[in-house]
Amino acid sequence: MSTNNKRNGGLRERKKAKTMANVQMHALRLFREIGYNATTVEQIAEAAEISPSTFFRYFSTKEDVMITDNYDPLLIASFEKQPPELSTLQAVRNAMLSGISELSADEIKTMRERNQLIMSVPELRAATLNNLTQTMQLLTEMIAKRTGHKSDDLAVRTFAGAVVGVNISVMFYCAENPEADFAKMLDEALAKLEEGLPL
Amino acid sequence: MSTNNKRNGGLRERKKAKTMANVQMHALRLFREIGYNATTVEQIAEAAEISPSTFFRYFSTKEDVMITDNYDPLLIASFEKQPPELSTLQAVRNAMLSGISELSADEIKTMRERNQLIMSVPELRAATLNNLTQTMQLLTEMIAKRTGHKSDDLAVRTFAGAVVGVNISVMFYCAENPEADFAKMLDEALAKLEEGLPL
DNA sequence: ATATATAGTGATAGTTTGTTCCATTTAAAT
DNA sequence: ATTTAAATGGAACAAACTATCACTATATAT
Repeated sequence: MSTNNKRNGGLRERKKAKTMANVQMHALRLFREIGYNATTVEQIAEAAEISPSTFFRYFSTKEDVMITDNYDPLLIASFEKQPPELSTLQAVRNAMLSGISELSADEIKTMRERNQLIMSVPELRAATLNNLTQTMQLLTEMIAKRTGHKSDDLAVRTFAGAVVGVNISVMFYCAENPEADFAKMLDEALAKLEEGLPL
Repeated sequence: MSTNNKRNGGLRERKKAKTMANVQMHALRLFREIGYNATTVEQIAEAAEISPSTFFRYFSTKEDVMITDNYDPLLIASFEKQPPELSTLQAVRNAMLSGISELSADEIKTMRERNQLIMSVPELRAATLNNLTQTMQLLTEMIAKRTGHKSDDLAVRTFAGAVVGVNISVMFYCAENPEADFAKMLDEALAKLEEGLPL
């Protein structure tokens, strides 16, 4: 490698990231304007000034353009920083919330719009839920490691399942109540889980 | 209406039910033999001796042929029969398990095969999880009714989310451990939830 | 028993998503 | 500057759906 670009900030990488974000932006706009199903990939590609084939190089399906994000690595990183004296659930709670607290007001607004769209379109909802199973498996491994259990221990699995389930219910809640603050609701819901689901 | 057929046991209804079961059977077989994605709707239709258009009259998507079931009404019926002195979670637990306990050994075997296929094919998994959100909403209403809360109460939502999440984790567990008994695992997992997720 | 209405079926053609292959352009490394 | 590797666009394609229409089988009424 010569003087300037090596691995990360190379021109190619930057251009790719920019193109991807651009495509996602146009997709979100079109989905809102004319509906998810009514929007064709061709239209998205045209709006983003790329070819349909290039669209599919960035996103393997039409759904992916709304689903793709990278919270999992952040979640792991944050979880591993949690002090060992916290309960497991406290650690998970802090980890999940710290990712959100770093977002700007603008990003939060986009996230809310995205969440509403996702929860109202069956295809997107299904893809997102499917994605959450990966998060669940990650959580499982993280918890197993922290507590010294095996990752195929039913107790660990159950724990991770409950946390992800609560997360899903909060996503629904916030989609129905647009004024609700996602982070706050998630915090309250996980607190209830810790209290043993009082009713 | 004349002498014989009225609403339920009419020839039409029976024929439809028979056709539907037949299509599902052939679909499951083909999916196992040559894989989900490699199997076309045309092949399923041919095997079941119907036309592709008829396939889509019975199942609105290819996924549906594996997903369609009717546990929700059974779940409701069973839940409403649970005595009021039980805790809410106990009532849910009994309701979920009673549906399974009525199955024959053969049906359980088919259910296990179906579960393994579903959990291993992303499309089917996504569709199933999406379906579970309906169950979650049903659970929410059932629990709200039983406990006298509103159905948009966060505590109720959280409860339902946790139960469904645990259900999902058990589905994964059983897909990975084919020898595991689904009913038993679900029972144990819900017990752990009731104990406050000990680790 | 027969006629009429209704519901299920199959055939066809069309749209859209998503894949594959190849030629062309563009960035990176020496 | 030249070579090497990656990204792109275009075109042709398979399969999942959709819509429509004519045809058949079933149910209902007289």
